[in-house]
Amino acid sequence: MASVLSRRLGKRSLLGARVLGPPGAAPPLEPQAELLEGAAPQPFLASKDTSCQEQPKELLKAPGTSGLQQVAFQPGQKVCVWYGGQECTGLVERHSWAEDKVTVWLLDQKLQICCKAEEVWPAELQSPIPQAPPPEQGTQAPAYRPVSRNIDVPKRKSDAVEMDEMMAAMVLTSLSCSPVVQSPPGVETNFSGEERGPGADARPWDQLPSPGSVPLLVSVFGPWETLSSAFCWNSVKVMYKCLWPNCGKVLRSIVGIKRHVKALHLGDSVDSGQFKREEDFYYTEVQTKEEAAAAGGPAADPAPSPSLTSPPLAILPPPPPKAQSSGPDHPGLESYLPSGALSKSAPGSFWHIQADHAYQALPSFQIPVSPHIYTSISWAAAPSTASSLSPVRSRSLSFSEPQQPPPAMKSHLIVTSSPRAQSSTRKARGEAKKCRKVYGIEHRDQWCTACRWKKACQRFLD
DNA sequence: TATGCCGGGTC
DNA sequence: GACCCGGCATA
Ligand SMILES: [Zn+2]
Repeated sequence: MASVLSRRLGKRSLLGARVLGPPGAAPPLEPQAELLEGAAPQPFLASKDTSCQEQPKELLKAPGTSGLQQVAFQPGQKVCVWYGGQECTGLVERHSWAEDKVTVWLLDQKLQICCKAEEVWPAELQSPIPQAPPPEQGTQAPAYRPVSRNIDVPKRKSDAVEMDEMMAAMVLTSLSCSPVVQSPPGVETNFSGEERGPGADARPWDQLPSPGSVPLLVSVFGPWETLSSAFCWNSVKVMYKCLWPNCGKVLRSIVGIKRHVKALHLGDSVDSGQFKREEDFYYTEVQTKEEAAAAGGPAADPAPSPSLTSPPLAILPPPPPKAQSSGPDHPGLESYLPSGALSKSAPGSFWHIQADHAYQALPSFQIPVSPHIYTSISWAAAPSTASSLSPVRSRSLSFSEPQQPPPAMKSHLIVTSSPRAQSSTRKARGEAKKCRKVYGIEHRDQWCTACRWKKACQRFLD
């Protein structure tokens, strides 16, 4: 049992598992405004000090440089501005023509932001860009941006562009590395990454979404988010966070978190049947930047899935370079943890459904841990050529964790070195309790499909 | 002996 | 492909 436990733990990982808040609930990433508030040094803002001064002289020459309406905003004028992905109303504090920037006091947010004049329009007008809030001030200048502007563009772009390029590179890197990444609902891209081995056993009961068909879920959140996640690659510290609703306690050790979950949430009475090791389901690994407490990458692998805890086989073709691990949970994300995603129902019954669906060739094995958090898992049958002997079913998670020697590998080694040599293709029986044992023969209808068919259990993986 | 599941069969 | 089951290996 302990070994099973360790296997489970060994499988837990965040890498590649991206946890996203829904678009609506995403913490608004408004670098500009935040920076402005926090007075963090930034090129853009550094130059702002002077740029946002009143420069009445400019009033005469600025208008007309582009085909767009250049409105002179008067201090105190009520305007609308895109902020946080929505249209906000505010009052003009300053309008700098030199920089073409307007300092606006947002009424709703009660904060001051400095943004480009294009992004501001009089409150009585329609939004100039109704459906496209100015994204991060990056590579894409809004179409309406005056192109002949020669005052500020280069200055504050250089860094931003550099950043964007870095971000793009990182995103691409992570995409190319990660078999499956996450995406906000609605954005899915197919890609074919890792393939089932040519010799892969294509039995229906093993039929897990071949990565080729797994909808690639790409995070198209803000580059900032991606970037921050990517940065979390470096010097991250692994912590364990309690997923119990409204808890979110973070501990440094697995033991600690398990004890916490067990003691506080499960009440030590978990020892029977499927609820054994239930505490495993209620914590997740989070990675925290060593230096920064508030790392932003949303992430979590909250998946209370046995798959998570099942060992990644080392025989996967090119070991999928881990997708960028997501950073620690976004501070704000904690509050997104739904109350009840996990708690109410026993994990078993919860992903019971998921697993069965996966078994029945659901293309994507996603474990909705919450309406906002998904963990994607891709499966692949290990090519029988890869494992020297047996066509061991292998499961590749789109993420992995501090690579411990995959337990399955261990068992595999044991098998191969065993005197008996296990020459047959039969794999050693797992030690985990399977549906049959868990539910009993009388509840056969609760078994996973595989068990019902007398195939390798898909729900309780070894 | 109970369990897990491979291999093969039927529909 | 879904489903069933004989029979073997293993705990
Ligand atoms: Zn099962």
